[in-house]
Amino acid sequence: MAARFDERVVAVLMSLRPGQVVTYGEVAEEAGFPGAARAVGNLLARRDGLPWWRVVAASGRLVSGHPAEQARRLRAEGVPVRDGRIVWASRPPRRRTGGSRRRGAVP
DNA sequence: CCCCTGACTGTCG
DNA sequence: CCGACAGCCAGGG
Repeated sequence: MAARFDERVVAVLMSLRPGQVVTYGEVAEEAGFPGAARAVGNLLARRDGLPWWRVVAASGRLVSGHPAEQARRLRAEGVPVRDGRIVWASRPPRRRTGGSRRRGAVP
């Protein structure tokens, strides 16, 4: 599924339009690999020629690589950015992923 | 098959 | 808000 994964992810990224921002988890889920947000980030880091600036963290935080560059590009596309965070035009940051950690219980 | 890494995510303190 | 812990996933050695 090696090629499958990156192919799917690339397809999802290509389907994005200017000004559209998604999270790693969304891309992974859309690609058919829920929970693979990490792998998505890794792919974006290794592959180039992809709209990496349209992908942000679930918390709205920009990438750790070049936040200034990403913010600049997003602003150029009409996406408001506030202090290193993206202002969701209309998107509930409600995503369930990763956080499968059990709460205050202890065995 | 085992172990480690990473542009992730959510909860607890 | 921030740091530590804990899961999950794909890839590479």
